Amino acid sequence: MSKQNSESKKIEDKWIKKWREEKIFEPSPSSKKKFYLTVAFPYPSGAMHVGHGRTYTVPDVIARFKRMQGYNVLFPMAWHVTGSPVLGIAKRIEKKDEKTIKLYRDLYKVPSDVMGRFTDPKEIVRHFSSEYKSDMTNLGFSIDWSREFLTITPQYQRFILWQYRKLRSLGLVNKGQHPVRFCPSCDNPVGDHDLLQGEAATINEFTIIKFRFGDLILPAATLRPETVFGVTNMWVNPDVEYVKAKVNGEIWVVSRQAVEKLRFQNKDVSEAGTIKGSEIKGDCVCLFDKREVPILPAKFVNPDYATGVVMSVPAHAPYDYVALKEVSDLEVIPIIDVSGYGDVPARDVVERMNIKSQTDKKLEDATEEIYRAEHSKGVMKKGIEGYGGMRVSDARKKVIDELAENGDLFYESSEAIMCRCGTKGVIKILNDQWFLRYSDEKWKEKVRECMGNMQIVPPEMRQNFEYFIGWLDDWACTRKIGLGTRLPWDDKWLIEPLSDSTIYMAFYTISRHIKEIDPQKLDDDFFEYVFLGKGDKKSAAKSSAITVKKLDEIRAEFLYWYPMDFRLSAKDLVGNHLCFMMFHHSAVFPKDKWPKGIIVFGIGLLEGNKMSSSKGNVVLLSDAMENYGSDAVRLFLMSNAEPWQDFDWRDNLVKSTWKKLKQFSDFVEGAGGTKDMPLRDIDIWLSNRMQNAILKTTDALEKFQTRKALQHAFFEMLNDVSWYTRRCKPNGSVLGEFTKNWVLLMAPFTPFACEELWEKAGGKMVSVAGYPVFDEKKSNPGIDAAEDLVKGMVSDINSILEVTRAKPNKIHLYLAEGWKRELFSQIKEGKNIGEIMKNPLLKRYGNEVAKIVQKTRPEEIHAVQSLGDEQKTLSGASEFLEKEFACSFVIHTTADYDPAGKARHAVPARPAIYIE
RNA sequence: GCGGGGGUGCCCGAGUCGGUCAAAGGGGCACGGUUGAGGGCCGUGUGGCGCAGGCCUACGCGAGUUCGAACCUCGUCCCCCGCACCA
Repeated sequence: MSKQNSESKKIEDKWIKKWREEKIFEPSPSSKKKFYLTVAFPYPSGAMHVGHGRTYTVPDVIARFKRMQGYNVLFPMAWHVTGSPVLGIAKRIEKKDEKTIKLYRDLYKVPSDVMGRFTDPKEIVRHFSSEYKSDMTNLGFSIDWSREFLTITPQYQRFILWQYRKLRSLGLVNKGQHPVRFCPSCDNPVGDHDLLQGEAATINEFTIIKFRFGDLILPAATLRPETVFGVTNMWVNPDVEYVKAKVNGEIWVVSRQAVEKLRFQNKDVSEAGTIKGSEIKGDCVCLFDKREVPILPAKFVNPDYATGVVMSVPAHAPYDYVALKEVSDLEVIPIIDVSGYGDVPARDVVERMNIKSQTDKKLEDATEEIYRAEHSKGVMKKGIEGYGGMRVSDARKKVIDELAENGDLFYESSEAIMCRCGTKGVIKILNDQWFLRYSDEKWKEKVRECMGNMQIVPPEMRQNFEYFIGWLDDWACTRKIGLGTRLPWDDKWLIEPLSDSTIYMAFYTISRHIKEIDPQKLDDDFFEYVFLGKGDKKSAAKSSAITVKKLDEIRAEFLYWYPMDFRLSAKDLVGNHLCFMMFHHSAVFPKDKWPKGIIVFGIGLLEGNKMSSSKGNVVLLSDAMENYGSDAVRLFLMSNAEPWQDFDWRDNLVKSTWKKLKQFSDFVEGAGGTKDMPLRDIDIWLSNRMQNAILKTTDALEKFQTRKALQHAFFEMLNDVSWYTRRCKPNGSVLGEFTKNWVLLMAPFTPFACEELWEKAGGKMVSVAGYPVFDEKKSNPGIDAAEDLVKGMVSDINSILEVTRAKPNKIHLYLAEGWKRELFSQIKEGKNIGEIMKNPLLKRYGNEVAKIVQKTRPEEIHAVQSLGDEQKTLSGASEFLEKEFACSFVIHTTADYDPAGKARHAVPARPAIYIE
C-alpha cells in the first residue's frame, strides 16, 4: 500500500497548498447567504485519534456541502487550553510516572526533546495544538485558520473578562457555599477523572441531631432525620477514643477522624481533650424532642464514618436492631408504616436474611432495602404529633426545617476517595466560591425559549436537554488552579474551563480583526459595541486605538455571521457545555442572536470496544491517514454510522472502504465508453439512477445523515456502475455526465480524490464547484421498473438453476397476456372482485381472476408495463441474458411452445420461465 | 434511584404513519470464474426444506388489535449511556 499512499500523499499536499493559496476557506462577509457552524474545540492534551477525527469530519463534510450549495461558509477552530488536567500531566511527567511517560512517548509518539519540556503544562498544549492543527489540515478540513486562537490568548481573555462583568451586572454570578470532593494536598476540588479511587462516590448530606450528655453534645449524623421519633438509645464505640471538640461554642464528642472533616466543612473546631468511648455512658437528652435515652456501646460504630456517634432507631435500622438485641432488652419504637412489612420492618428483614451479629456484612443490604422501601412508600405513624400520616420523604424535609435554626449538616463521601496525587480526599465546603446561577428560574425560562426555537439533531435528544436544563443547579465557576483567566473582581480565582467557553463562537467572528489590537486596549466598551451595539462608538474606537471604520467593520462581521446556524459536539457535553452555551447566549445576547441548531455526536469504538487513550485502545489519526490516506479515513468515518450514533473503527472495514474508494477513482478516471452512441434504455436507466442519487444524497445531507448520504452517493452508485458495465457497452456521453456528477456528489466526503479527478476532467476546483441539483427532466422513475424486470429475470433463473442444478440449453420466457395486465391495473386501482367481474374480457377468465385477486394486493403492484413494453425491455436485454447464462433465449408473447405448461404462471413484471 | 436510548439473520447494521420483508448495505464465510492452485478482481450462495422461481420458520419473550405485524397496544426480561464542579 505504501507506494500508492505516497502518491496519494502528494496529491493531498498539492490540494492543501492550493486551497490555502486561494484562501477559499477564509470567508468574509458578502452578499451571499451565510452558513456558520462550529464544533466544540479540542482540549489538546494528547494526540488526535480517529474518534476525534470523526468529531471534526462531520462539520467539515457539512461545511463543504453547504459551500458547494453556494453558501458563504464559516468553519473556524480554536484551542481550549484552560483547565487543570495538563497540570497533573506535567507533574506526573516531572515525577517520571511510568504510565504517563509510556502514554506520551509510545502512544502519542512525542519526541524525547519535546517531552523534556512537558514539565511545563503550556508546552503540552502548545505541542498538541500544533499536532492537532496538522492532523486537521491533513485530513482536509476546510477550516478558516485565520481566526484561530487559544483560550489563553490575551485578546480572548479580555473577551472573557467582559463577559463575566456582564454576567455579574445581570445578577447571574454570586457567591455561595458548596460541598465538593476535595484534595487537601492539591488544595483543589477533584472531579471523577482526578481520582485514583472512588469515582462513583457521591456526597451524602447528613443531618446532625444533637443529644445533650452532661456538658457535652453527642452529635449523631443521620441520613434519616425523620426517624428521630424512633430513637431508643445512642451508640458509641467503646474501643474508640473520642475527642472533645469545641464547635461553635459547644463541646461535641466526635471521633478523631471527624474533627478533621468538620474543619473542612467550615466548622470552627478546637480540641479540648479526649474521652474514651467506654466512659461515655448513662443517659442523654435528645435536643429535638427532649426525650431521655440511654447511651449504649456498639462495635459496629465506625469512627471513620460521619461523626462516630450514632443515634439508634432499631425499628427501622437493621444495624441498630441487631446491636440492640445483643446488649439490651429495650423496646423498639416503630414510627413508620410501610406496606409489605410488619410493625418493625428492621426485624422482618433481619430475620428474613438470617442476620445474627452486628458485624454481619448482610446488614448493608438490609439497610439499603429498608431505606429504599421506607423512603418511597413509608408513611409516618398516626400518633406522631405534627407528622402522623406524612410521607417519609416529606417528614424528612420537615424535620430538617424544624432543625434549621440550630441545625447542622455533615457531608460524607459515600465511599473512600483518593486523589491522583495519592492523597486521601475529603469533602470540603467551599465558602467564597463563585457560582453561575443556573438555578434561576427566570434564566431557565429564557433557555427553554432559546431551545424551543432550535433545531436539535437527533430530535430525541431534545428531551435530554429539557431534563438537564431543569436539573442544572448553581455551577461553581471558579477554580484555584489550572490555566485560565482570573475573575475580574476577585483575582484569587480563575474562571473554570467550562465556564470560559460558552459564547466563544461569537469571538470567532471577530478574532481575525483583533489579533493586532493591543489586548490592554480591548475594554468593555469595545465588546459592548461590537456584540451588542451599545455605547458610543467613537469613544469605544478611541479607547481601543482603532478607527471608527474598523470598529464598524468588526461589528458588521459579527452581525453577518451571527446567529450561529449549528453547534456540534459529542454527547458527553449535552448536560454541561451545550446547556451552558444556551444559558449564556440567552443571558448576554438578544433573541435574534441565539443559536439556531445543535447536532450531537455519538462516541467511537475500536473493534467493538470503547476507545480509551489512557488504556492505549485508540488508533491515532496520523497513523490511520498514513495507512489509508485521508479520503478513505473520512469516507469510512462518515459511512460507518450516522453522526449521532456510535461508530466502530474496524480495520478490515476501513480497508474495504479504502478499496472501494480506489474503485471509484479508477472507474471515474478510466471511464471512456463509445461516443455518439444512440441512447438506450439502459443509458436512460443509469442517468436516472444518478438523478435519484442526487435527490437522495442532498436530502440526507440536509438532515446531516452522512451515512445515508453515502449509501446513495457512493455505495449504490458503485453497484449501479458495476451493473451497467456488466449489462452493456458503456455510452461515452452518458458516462461522462454520470462521472461528473458523481465526483461532485462525493467532493464533500473525499475532497482530495475528487479535486484530482475534477482537475483531470478539466475542472478548476471542485471544493467551490456547484453541488449537483436534481433535474426532473433527466429523471425517469419508470425506467427502474423496466430494469428491475431484467434483474428479476436473472435472479429467478438463478434460483431455478440453483435448485435444479441444471445447465440450461435454451430458456423460454412467457410474458403475461393482455387480460392479466388489465386485471392488474384494476386491482391496482383498488377495485373489488365484483367490479372487476363486470368487465367482459376478465369475466371469461373468472376462476383464474378470482384466484389472482385473492392473493394479489394493490400495494404489491408498482407499475404495469404494457405487453409491448415488456417485450421490448426483454428483447433489448436478450443479448445480455444470453451472455450471462451462456444459452439462447426465446421470448414468447403467446404460449405457442410450452411443453411444461409454465406459461400460465406469467404475471405482469414476472414472466414465466421454462428452462430446457 | 432519576433521566435518555436500545434489543433484527454468523457479525455490524438499515428498516417502525402495518402489506412490494427471508428482510437494504457492509463484513465474515463457502463455492465458481479469471489467474502463476497466493493476493486482487468478478459472479453466485450464506434460516430450514425443496431436481422450477415455492413452502415452512423467523426480527428479545408473552399476549392482544388486524384479512395481514419486525413495524401498532399491553405486559415482561435484558443491555447501553449520563447523573456535575470538569474535559
